Amino acid sequence: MAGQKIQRQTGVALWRQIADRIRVSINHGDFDETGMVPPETALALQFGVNRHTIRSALAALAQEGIVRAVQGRGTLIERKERLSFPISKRTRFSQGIGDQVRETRSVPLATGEEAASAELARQLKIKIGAPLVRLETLGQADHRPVSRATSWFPADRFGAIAEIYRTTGSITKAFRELGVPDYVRVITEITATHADESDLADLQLSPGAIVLITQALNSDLDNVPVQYSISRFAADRVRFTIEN
Amino acid sequence: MAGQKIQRQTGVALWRQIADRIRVSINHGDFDETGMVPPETALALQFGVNRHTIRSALAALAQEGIVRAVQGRGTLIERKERLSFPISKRTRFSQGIGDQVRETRSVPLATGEEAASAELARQLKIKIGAPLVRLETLGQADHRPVSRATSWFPADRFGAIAEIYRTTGSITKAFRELGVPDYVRVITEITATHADESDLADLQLSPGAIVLITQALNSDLDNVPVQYSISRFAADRVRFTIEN
DNA sequence: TATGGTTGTCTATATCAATAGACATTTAAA
DNA sequence: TTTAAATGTCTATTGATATAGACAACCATA
Repeated sequence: MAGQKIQRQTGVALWRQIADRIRVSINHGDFDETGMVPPETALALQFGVNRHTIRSALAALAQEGIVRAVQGRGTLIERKERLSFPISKRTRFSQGIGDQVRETRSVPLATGEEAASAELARQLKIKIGAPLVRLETLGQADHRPVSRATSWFPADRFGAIAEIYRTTGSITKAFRELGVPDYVRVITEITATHADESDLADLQLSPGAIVLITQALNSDLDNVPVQYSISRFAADRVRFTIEN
Repeated sequence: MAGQKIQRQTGVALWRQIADRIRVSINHGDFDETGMVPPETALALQFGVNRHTIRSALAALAQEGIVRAVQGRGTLIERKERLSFPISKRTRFSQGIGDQVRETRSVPLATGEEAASAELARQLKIKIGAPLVRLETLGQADHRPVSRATSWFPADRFGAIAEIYRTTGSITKAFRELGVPDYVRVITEITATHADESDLADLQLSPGAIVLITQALNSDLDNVPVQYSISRFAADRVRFTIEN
């Protein structure tokens, strides 16, 4: 855990800065030899803060389920992961990370119909106000939430996609049933921001966490747009990989 | 500026949360009609905080040069930008964003020689301990720092690249002089984290800001790796675009 | 079983963040 | 010129954050 100092009077509490740093170190494998975080006194010395401040940071990580303190022994690492998420023509949620976890699942959060906004109409190359199916899903890996996505589909072709998705649990399969045997990722935009309230709830994040946001367009093999989606990933659980 | 409430007792000061939210709104164009942020009293009402807390947030944004308060008139928006940064086979710093800004520049921060670590050797397909040229650069758009990058080149082929880069200001040109007429991006990995101390200094960020990190490998047309680089972008100034 | 190392809890204090209110200063518009 | 609306500044107070020290409880090991 290299030397960057933590910063005071920045509006970000010391315990939160330290919690974030320790989380990164855990994911980086810095404590793999022992499977434990260094003793509180050692961390206090290292970060130049009081032991109580370290305890606040570790309590936050324990709340996330990342560490578990055991009196008399130390603070054990419970979980660490950052899934590698390939982005390519064939980007799909489950395929890419299938070999990194035991189980991937995609569950529906909500569905609905809405008229195409100017932005959505532009992306999907349809008229403003055209009917769309909106599908909100939660992506999970080994029962831990990884991403939440909102997708829009032209309702004239895919009016039934929400229903089919609910039964199959797969957008790829739903597309297939609706006469789209294959589809490709046309463009992906990536940004990052702080987690909002919904992110905290759905992705089980702690306040101040970072989400990576992708805005993506999928088209069928005739280059007709079939799906536009905005996905929000827990940044400390994923990395994106773009291969050319 | 939609409804997510700000959160108390999370280790992130209210003024910082609010400053981040207002920055996003500005970049999103929410206040383009007036070119001004809403009055402090209105923001205080909207966020449910005291006016002084809003003033702390606006003071932070003023420090970043994003807004400028004018007594009697209001708080003017000085600058907003989020450069779109294409990632493809032909990923280069200046080309991609050249049409979005008046001037792009890449300046050297530091150079040096070092032996290849296990990780660098694996990426560049050379032997561990082989000599490398390390080049640290700062990417600027319209005189505002956008990214800082550390690149490694095999020293046997590119021992002089730092020197040539210093005179030409372009890695592409330096490659050309060294017998590499063209090169392509093989893989790009993207992660996000909080800005560290060096980021704050080099990228002129405020504490708690987010950096997008790319780890990328470039190869020549014979598929021989020529450059491995780790770049850190100010997340509120860029978006990545991947076209397939 | 004795000991050293570790986490858990308590009290006290200092500093920062946020709230509250009042009033001054500046600007734009009536 | 007047007025309303906006930012600038000040004082006072409260609550959260961080520091400091002491000691209890617990665990692994010699």
